[in-house]
Amino acid sequence: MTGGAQPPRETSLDVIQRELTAFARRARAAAARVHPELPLVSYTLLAHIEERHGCRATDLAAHYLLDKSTVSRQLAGLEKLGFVERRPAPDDHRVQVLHATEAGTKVLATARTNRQAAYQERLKDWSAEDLAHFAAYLLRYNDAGTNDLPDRPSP
Amino acid sequence: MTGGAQPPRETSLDVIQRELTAFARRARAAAARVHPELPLVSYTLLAHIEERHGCRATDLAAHYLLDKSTVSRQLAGLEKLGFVERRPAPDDHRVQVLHATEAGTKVLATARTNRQAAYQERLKDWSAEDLAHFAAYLLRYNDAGTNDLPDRPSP
DNA sequence: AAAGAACCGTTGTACTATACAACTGAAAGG
DNA sequence: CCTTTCAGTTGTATAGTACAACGGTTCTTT
Repeated sequence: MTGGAQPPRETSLDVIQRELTAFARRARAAAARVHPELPLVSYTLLAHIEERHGCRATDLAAHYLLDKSTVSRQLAGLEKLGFVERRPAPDDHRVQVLHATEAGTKVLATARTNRQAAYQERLKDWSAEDLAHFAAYLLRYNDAGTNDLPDRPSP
Repeated sequence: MTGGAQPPRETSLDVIQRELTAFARRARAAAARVHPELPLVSYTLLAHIEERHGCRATDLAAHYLLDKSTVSRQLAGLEKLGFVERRPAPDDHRVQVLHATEAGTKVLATARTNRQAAYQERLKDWSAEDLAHFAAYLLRYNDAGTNDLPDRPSP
C-alpha cells in the first residue's frame, strides 16, 4: 500500500469525526443488546476492578473521567447486584477497597464472552492484518486524548 | 507496512473492543466540551437536516436507530432554540419537513468548526495516509452495523 | 496538640438521552 | 366506509452523568 493518492486531510478528518460520532451514539444501545444484565458503565468499572484485584472509587473516577458521585452510584448498583464488595482499608478509614465477588467475576466473564462474540461476528470478514491496523489506530487515537488526564485544573 | 507478523485476531478484537468502549464513554463529555451550546445528538440531527436540505423526523429515527419519540423531543428542543423549522408537507399532512433555520445553520457552522479544530489538534501528528486508513476502517466498521437501514427519501 | 487543609465517599438535585407504550391525526386499501 | 398503516406527540421510566453540599478521616502547619 502507501504511494497512492490519499484524500486530503480535511476529508479524512471529516469522516473520522462523523463516524466516531455515529459510533458513540450507538454504543450504549449496542452494549445493552449484547449484555443486558450488565449496563455499559458498570461493565467497564467492574472489569477494571477485577483486573486490578482491588481498587478505590477515586481511582475509577480519575481513570474514566467520571465524577465521584457517578462512580459512587454505579458501585452502589454493582454492590446491590452482588458483583462487588467494599472492604474498608485498614490503613485509611476513608477509603474502601473494591473487589469483584465470585458472582461479579462470573457475570463479567459472560458479558465479556458475549461482547467478544459480537465483535467477532461483526468483524468476521476482516483480515488479521486489517484488525491489527484498526486496533493500532484506535489505540493511538485514544492515547492522544488521555494525555491531559493527570492534571485537573481546579479553580 | 504489511508483511510483518500480525498479532492474533483475538488480541486485535480485544483491543478494538476495549478502545471503542473507552471512546464511547468519553464521547459525550468531549462533545459537550467542544460545543457546549449544542448537545451531541442535537448537533448530529441538525447536521443531517441541513445536509439533506429538508427531511422527515422518521428518516432521522431510521438513520440513527433512534426511537421516534427521542427524535421528536430532540426536534422540539431544536425548534425551541430556533435552529429548525417544521413545514407541513403539502402532499402528505402527516409529515413535517424539517429545515435548518438561518440561526441553525450558523450555530452548526460554529460547532462544526470547533469540532474540526479539536480533531485537527488531536490528530495533528498523523500522516495523511494514516488518517485516510483510519477513516476507511471506521467507515467499514460502522457500515457493518448499519446494513439494515438504507436511506430512503420520501416516495 | 489544635486548627485548618486536603481527601474519600455519599446524598440531594437536576439534566440529557433514551425507550416503550398509548394516543391523535392523516392517508391508503380494501 | 372501515380498517390498517403511517407520522408524530406525550406520558412514564430508566441510565448515566454532573455539581454542590455534607460527614468523616487523615495530613500539615503552626
